[in-house]
Amino acid sequence: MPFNFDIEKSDSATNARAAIFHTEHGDIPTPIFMPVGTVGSVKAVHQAELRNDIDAKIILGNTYHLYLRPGMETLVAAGGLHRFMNWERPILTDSGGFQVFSLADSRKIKEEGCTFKSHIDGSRHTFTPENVIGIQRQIGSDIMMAFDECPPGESPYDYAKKSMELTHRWLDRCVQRYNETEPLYGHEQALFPIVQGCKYSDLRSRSAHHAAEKNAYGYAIGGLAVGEPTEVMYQMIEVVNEILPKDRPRYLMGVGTPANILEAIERGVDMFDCVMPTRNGRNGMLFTWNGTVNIKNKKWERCFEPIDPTSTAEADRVYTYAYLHHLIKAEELLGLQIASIHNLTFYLNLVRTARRHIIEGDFASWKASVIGNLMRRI
RNA sequence: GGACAUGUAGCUCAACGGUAGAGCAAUAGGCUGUUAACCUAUAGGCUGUGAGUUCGAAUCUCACCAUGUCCG
Repeated sequence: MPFNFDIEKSDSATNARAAIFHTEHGDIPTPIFMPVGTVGSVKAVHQAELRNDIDAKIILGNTYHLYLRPGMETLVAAGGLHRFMNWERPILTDSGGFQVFSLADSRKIKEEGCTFKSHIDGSRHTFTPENVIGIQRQIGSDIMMAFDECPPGESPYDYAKKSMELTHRWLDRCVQRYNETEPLYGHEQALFPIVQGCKYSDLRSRSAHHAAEKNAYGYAIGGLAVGEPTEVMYQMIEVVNEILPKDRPRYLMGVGTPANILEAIERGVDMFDCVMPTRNGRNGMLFTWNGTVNIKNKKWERCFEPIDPTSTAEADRVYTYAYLHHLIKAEELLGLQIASIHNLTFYLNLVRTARRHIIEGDFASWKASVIGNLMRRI
């Protein structure tokens, strides 16, 4: 059955759980981290490494970016994004809601939808809840996201409320269009509603109730890690997860650091995505169990130890800190590849290890023992 | 040996009478549903050396040193 969420083990001491989320492109063990592949490519990582070394179970694409380039004609002619990019496992597409927020310069949000100017050629386009569902049908993602507005973290209450209510009306329209359309490529597609409400508990609560009414295959928590204090983010997750159905996956959008992810898993989140492992990797930052490394720092110049001798990724086992230091300083493309592979492998290993401890029943003590080191700078 | 040119931050160059700036390199920091192989900060120069003109010289003059090009 597509999109069944089979919970293997719920942690007794926390809200963490270990499950399998079934899709027609394969099973996703949760908690899971999903590498971001905005334009049909996880930057600097090719599919064989994603599959074998990193062992990503699902990746992201972005509706806004794919719609602008290569465009829907090409994607439909290719037979959807899976075939276009040679990725057989599940794909989740973000709806472009975040771009509505981050490309605020040239946007106009109205009841009908959002008009914006392409950052590529300046051409004008409109996204509505209806056509965003249509575009995601054409992309053929396994999990489609509702079209939402993602307001800044420090938005005042009135704006947060208005924005959330608009997102709710847009969700109603997304669900309607979802129900009246069919997949184009023979595999079922899920639609995840997105909970908004900024840092206001009452709004978050209302939004979670509104989303839960849709009886969806899964739910997303959006609008976090956008400028509000981290503690507020954790509180909002608690408020929302109290309301969202326990037997469906919960996806915390765009988060985050390894520590953020463990805290959110403890609060009952199952799915994560973030550009941090890939972007920060390209910019010379490595995540490890002992803390974060700025590989550009002079102190790595002569460190001839392998990046991680026990890693599932060959690059981690065969290349040294000193070599990666050299490659990144020299702006060699191989450096971007190694750093990206390392960080994604670490993130997938992080959630895999968390999952194992949930099943073994000692998640809370394990988390407490590792979390202090994760964000330390070394 | 001679003529001409050029000597300014590690490198490439600005500033051409009012007491030195940039890019790159260096050294750090940042990055949370990717417009990001990106952005920010810091450090680094008694302007080749010595004398002179001037209220004031990287800037004008002279000598020397170095480098380059050309001519013998």
